[in-house]
Amino acid sequence: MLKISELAARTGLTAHTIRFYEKHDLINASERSEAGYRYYNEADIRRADFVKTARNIGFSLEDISQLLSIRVDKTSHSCQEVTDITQHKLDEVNEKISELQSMQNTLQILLESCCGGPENATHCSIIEALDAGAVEKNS
Amino acid sequence: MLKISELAARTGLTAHTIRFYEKHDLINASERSEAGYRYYNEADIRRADFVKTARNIGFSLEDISQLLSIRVDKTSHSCQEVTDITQHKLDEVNEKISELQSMQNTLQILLESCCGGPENATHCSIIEALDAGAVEKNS
DNA sequence: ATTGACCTTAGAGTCAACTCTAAGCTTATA
DNA sequence: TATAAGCTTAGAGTTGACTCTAAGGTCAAT
Repeated sequence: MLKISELAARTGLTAHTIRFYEKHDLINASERSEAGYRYYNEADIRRADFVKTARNIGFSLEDISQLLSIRVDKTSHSCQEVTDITQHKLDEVNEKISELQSMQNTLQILLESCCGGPENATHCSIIEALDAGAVEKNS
Repeated sequence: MLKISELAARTGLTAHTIRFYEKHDLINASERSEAGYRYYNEADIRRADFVKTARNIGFSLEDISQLLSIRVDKTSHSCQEVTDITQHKLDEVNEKISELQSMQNTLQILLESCCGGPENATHCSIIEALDAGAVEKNS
C-alpha cells in the first residue's frame, strides 16, 4: 500500500495532480486510513500507471476516461472502440503536425530573407513581409 | 474609414476579437464618432492586417506586440531583434513538432498492433500495451 | 513532548486567446 | 417614424490540465 506521495514518486505525477485525477475519476484510492489518508493498492497503482502512460502518449483526460471504462470491463467493449479512440487521436495529431509544419516553413523562409544583423530594421524583410501580408494563410 | 464590422470583414477577425486586441494594444481606432463608434483609417487597417498576418503564421499576441513596437519605430530596432523573435518561435514550433511526431509514432504502432475488430477487448493489444507501460515516454 | 514532514479539504488561481452577455445607445433603411 | 441592424462598455465565461492556498489534522523520529 502506497501513500499519495509514494504513488506520486512512482508515477512521476504530483500529489496535487493525483487528487485532481481522482476528482475526474481517473485514479482512486481503494482504502483510506481512519484519518482519511489515501492508500493505494496494487490495482490502484496499475491503474495510475495506465493513466500516466496514456497521458505520456498524449491522450486527453477525456480519452483516458473512455479507455479506462473499456479497461475495467473489457468483455463489454470491442477492439474497434479502442482503435476508434486511438485513430481519432492520431488524426488530431496529424492535423496539428501539418499546421505546425506550415508555420515552420513560413518561419524558415522569413529567417532566410532577413540579414539578422545589427543594422536598424528600416528595411527588415521580415517586417516588410508581414506588412505586405505576403504570407499564405497557415492551416 | 472603416467601421469595426467592416474591418472585421476585411481582416477575417470578429469585432469582438478586434476589441480584444485593442485592449491588448495591438490594434486601435485613430478616430471615434461622437457616439463613440470606432473608425479605422488606412494606417490602422494596415496595422490590423499586419497583426492578422502575424497571427496566421502562429506568432503569439506577445510576440506580435514586440513586432509592432519594432514596426512603429524601425530605426530604434535592429534586424537581429526581429530574427531573434522569429527564431525563437521557430524553435518552439520545432519542439512541438518533435513531440507530436513522437506521439504520432506511438499511436501508429498501437494501431498496427490491434485488430480493431468487433470482438471484445479482452485481449486488445492497445489496452495491453498501455497496461504494460510498454511505451517510451514522449518528449 | 516536540518538531517537521506529510496529509486532508474546498475552492480559487493560472495560462492563452478568445467568446459571449447584458443593457443600452446610434444609425441606416423603408 | 419605426424598426432592425449595428455599435458601446464592463465584465464574466470558456477550454484543458493543472497548480496552488489556507487552515488544520496526523505521523514518525528524536
